[in-house]
Amino acid sequence: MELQLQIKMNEKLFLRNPEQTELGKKIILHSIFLIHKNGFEAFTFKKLADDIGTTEASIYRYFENKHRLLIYITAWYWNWLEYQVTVHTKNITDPALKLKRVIRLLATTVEDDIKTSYVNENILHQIIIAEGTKAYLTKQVTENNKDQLFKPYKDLCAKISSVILEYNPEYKFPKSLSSTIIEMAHFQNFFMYNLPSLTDFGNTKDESKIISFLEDLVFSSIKKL
Amino acid sequence: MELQLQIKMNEKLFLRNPEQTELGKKIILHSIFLIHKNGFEAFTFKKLADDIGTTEASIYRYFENKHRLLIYITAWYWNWLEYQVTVHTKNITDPALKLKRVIRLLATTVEDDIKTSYVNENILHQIIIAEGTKAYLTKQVTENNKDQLFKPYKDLCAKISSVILEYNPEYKFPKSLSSTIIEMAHFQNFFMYNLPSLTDFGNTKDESKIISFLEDLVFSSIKKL
DNA sequence: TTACTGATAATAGTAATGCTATCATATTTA
DNA sequence: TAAATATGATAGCATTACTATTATCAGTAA
Repeated sequence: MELQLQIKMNEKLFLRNPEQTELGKKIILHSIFLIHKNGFEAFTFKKLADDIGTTEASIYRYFENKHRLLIYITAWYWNWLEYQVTVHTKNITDPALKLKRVIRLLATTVEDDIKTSYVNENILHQIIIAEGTKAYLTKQVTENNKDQLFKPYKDLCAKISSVILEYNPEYKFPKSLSSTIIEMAHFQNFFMYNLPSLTDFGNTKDESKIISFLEDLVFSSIKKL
Repeated sequence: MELQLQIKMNEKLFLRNPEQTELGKKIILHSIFLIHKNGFEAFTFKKLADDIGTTEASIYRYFENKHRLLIYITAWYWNWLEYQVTVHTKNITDPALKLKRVIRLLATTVEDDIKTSYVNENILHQIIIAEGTKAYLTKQVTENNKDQLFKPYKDLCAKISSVILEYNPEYKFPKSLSSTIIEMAHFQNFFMYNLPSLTDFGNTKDESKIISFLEDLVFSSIKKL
């Protein structure tokens, strides 16, 4: 028996469920490669169609537009990451250890997960670093949020926030600290490789230093006195 | 005598210096309003031209494309903010007090600065919150960085970083902490108003709570033992 | 006064983008 | 076997993101 991880996605993310057809899976797979290669701005459904060997019109049957596809991809990622967090903290009771695991999962380039064969999580991670915030930094954020499109992100944030409160129930800003470490795990990575003077690890390009920074940030903030 | 604050901008940011002509100033002024109103994605030079009452072609003489204009606007903002930081920390010797001032300047909606008549800093601040990261989250970031287009941002980061080291010369991550508080001053604001469950101040919409969070974050991190 | 310069307006044009619509055909499913 | 569904092929269209050319007008230097 082959174990297949199926992530249940919000129906509003798509017009037709891409996980249920061959073309749908190709759309996800190829869009991840193309966005990674040329960036989201240069990405178009026409180029994606040519890459897949299908037509624009066919892709529009799955997604309203490229921004919706980006939201879908990011939502998929956050769902997957929350699942990773759940798995990797399952049998840990010490909240400090849990938090360290979480930080590592957030900040580390992941190995490809064979359970989701048609998605390359490593490349996906890099996309989320460079393009992830563009999913919500728009004028439609409130409307999209009403459709629950950002629920996976918010769920992950809530989960991390609860681990923080496990460690120190008195800490005043668990959610803001969560969103801070999520975003900073990505921004510090982007800065390290692209604008190194905004970080303290520019010359080393050593991702473990980002982990050290985040651990230091988190634990000094939530330390009980 | 009227005091006029002229911010010296990098020549590579534009094709023709917009500060030196009436049309140029109108381009900046109206683009800030339009980007604020409709978001950067919906912003085009055609719409800007119609709004100003000029032609697309005229605007293209000042800026290569809308992304360059965004970089210009963000660079202007970071220049201006660094100037604000300099002014407001000038006679303060206590680095802790300095840092608090800096955090307040980063996180607070600014009052309109009469010294720069043709720019509305308050609206500009909101643009930077929602669109600022799009200036560098692109495939051209390295190239743009070589042209020094992000220097104002990096200068501000370096300045804050030096205040951090003044407070605690032993602290290991002054630059990463600086970029973290700069970005988080904005992201927590965006989240508070648009995705409130990612913060701890969603119901209050109280910007001073962002300041409390950032102060807590910074000072617990850099505290000497 | 004339001639030159620089800035802008007016107009035109082009390739690419971001869609929508229609119809034919292949495949699945009832 | 008929009906429903998915895809492909093709067309079309308004907008976007530019580039190029020419004309006009204001300021200034000779």
